[in-house]
Amino acid sequence: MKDHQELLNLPHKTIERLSQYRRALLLCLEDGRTHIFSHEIAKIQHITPVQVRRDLMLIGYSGTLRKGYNIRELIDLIGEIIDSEEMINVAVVGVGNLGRALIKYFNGKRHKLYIVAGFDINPEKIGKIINGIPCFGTEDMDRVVREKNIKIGILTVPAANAIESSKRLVDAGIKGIVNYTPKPIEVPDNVYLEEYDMVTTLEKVAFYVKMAELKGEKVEGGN
Amino acid sequence: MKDHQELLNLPHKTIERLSQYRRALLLCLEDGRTHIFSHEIAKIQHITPVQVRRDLMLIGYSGTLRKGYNIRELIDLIGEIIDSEEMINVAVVGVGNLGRALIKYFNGKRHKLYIVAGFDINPEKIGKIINGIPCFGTEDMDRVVREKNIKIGILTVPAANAIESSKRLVDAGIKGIVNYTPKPIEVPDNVYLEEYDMVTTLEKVAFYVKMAELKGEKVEGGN
DNA sequence: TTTGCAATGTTATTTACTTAACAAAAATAT
DNA sequence: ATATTTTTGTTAAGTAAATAACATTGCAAA
Repeated sequence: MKDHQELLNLPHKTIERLSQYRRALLLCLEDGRTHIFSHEIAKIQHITPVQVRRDLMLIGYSGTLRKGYNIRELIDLIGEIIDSEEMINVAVVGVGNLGRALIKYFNGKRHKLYIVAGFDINPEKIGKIINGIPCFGTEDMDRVVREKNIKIGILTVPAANAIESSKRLVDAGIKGIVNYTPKPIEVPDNVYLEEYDMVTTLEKVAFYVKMAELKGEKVEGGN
Repeated sequence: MKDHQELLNLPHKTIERLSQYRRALLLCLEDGRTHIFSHEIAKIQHITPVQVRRDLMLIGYSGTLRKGYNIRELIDLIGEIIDSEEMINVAVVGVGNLGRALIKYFNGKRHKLYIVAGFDINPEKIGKIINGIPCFGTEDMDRVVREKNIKIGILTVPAANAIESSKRLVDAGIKGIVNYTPKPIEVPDNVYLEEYDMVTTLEKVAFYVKMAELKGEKVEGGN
């Protein structure tokens, strides 16, 4: 298998796509297929076949010339690369609509990733089992994160609580954070941070929709 | 102001960052500030001051040398660029946890974007007002999208319904789709599509967390 | 007044990523 | 047998994005 440094040299975008390839491959496997061509994967992911082949080249996987790639093998190889050996435990901080959506959405889907705890400040939620996972008060974060060996925290609290919650996570020794609040947070270098704001995505789509409409008008006006 | 083609030539990443700059600037404005330096914006967004200045150069905004950028002016200029003249109406398809989270999260935050309708197949939701917006059955999508002049659809249905829902949106004449389901969809060229999968993000974070741990172990082992 | 400083604005360079080009291989058709 | 087709795997070229380098400006302090 590829060594540590080779894996780190993989482009970040390739890592993302590997996750997406696996998602698509798992669906194909469910359909009873055993092999798939690069152009088929490409179609699903809205990218080019070359990109797919290049990514697979980078991870050292070879297909067969007329049958394409063995789906089962490829899924396993992607797992070897992006998954950990042991389970990685995840916590959701903020068990509102978004937090609950994530819990439902993740658990049971992946072998090596599991949401094992939720945190909230709402006394009605604390102590309850919500969507199958126990909910704790944020004041217990330090203890629970250590006890359950939680490595990653997903921030789904209201923006006003983002900073405080992220600090608690960091103090509890978390290693990675996904921040879904619209408030950018700061973390030490040893914590991997990914931020995503749905408003930005929507505004971007709105921008290109607007531009397409203006273009349409202009073209029509030109005729 | 910049013309149509100039706006389209802006890098996609710049468009995203403009949205994020505005988000940050609005918070600064609430704090009563009037001016901000590029390095302050940069710090909030975890990027470099040069990047900020370059983006602002691209949109033709100039700050003052010792005071930095006028927050109010910059917010307005970003609005002129990324917002539409008239309101853009948005629909959420799938009023589950994620859909409701989005509704709460968006509405009232932006002048030019508003979620005006939800669609669901659950009879208990149809006809109700959920988080302030009316919920319709998916069979009414065509009518409602046209009546309410809805331009953008946000897909938050279960993966199994993603394809069907996206087809309905397209048939209803939608111009842009944000797909939050884990099932990639296909749309015609004239529909702008943005897909985001939370599992991919989590797996990516898990990968880099794993790599950091392996690195840590290696370093320790080397000592 | 002039020197230094801290900021902006812009061009040049570098890096990261994608796409294109094409050789090689294996199955199939001629 | 030989040519054709289809697909992979890899190197080369091209794009897009980020960073670096640096000129410029205007205020403040000496």
